[in-house]
Amino acid sequence: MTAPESDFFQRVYAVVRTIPTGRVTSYGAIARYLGSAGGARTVGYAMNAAHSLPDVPAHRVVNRLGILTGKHHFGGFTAMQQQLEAEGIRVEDDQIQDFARHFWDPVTEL
DNA sequence: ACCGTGACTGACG
DNA sequence: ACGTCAGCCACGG
Repeated sequence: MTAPESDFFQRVYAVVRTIPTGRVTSYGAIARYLGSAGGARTVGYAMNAAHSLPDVPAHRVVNRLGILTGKHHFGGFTAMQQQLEAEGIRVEDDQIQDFARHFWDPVTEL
């Protein structure tokens, strides 16, 4: 409504916050859910600002290949991987194993 | 108001 | 099969 500063970002946070534990999704899936299929990059940009939101599990958001592309932005080089492994997701070589099995599509699930 | 940047994705060679 | 190129949207300066 009124002056929804970066309303797009807020919607991204809302979706990421809805990701169930032990599940992961891709930027493109969120972007598509928001109506901006080509705005996948923008979703990642939003995650960059999500660092201020403790309720936004950014570690559950990876690229469409299941690679922890944003691990460098997470504050550490292994924090994101450990966080995922802590939820039961196996990560190897910065890539999520059985990604398709852990994949959570907001358009389909939401 | 314009330009540059970025945690992406899909297509081409 | 792998590597490279271009396109896309939104925010910040």
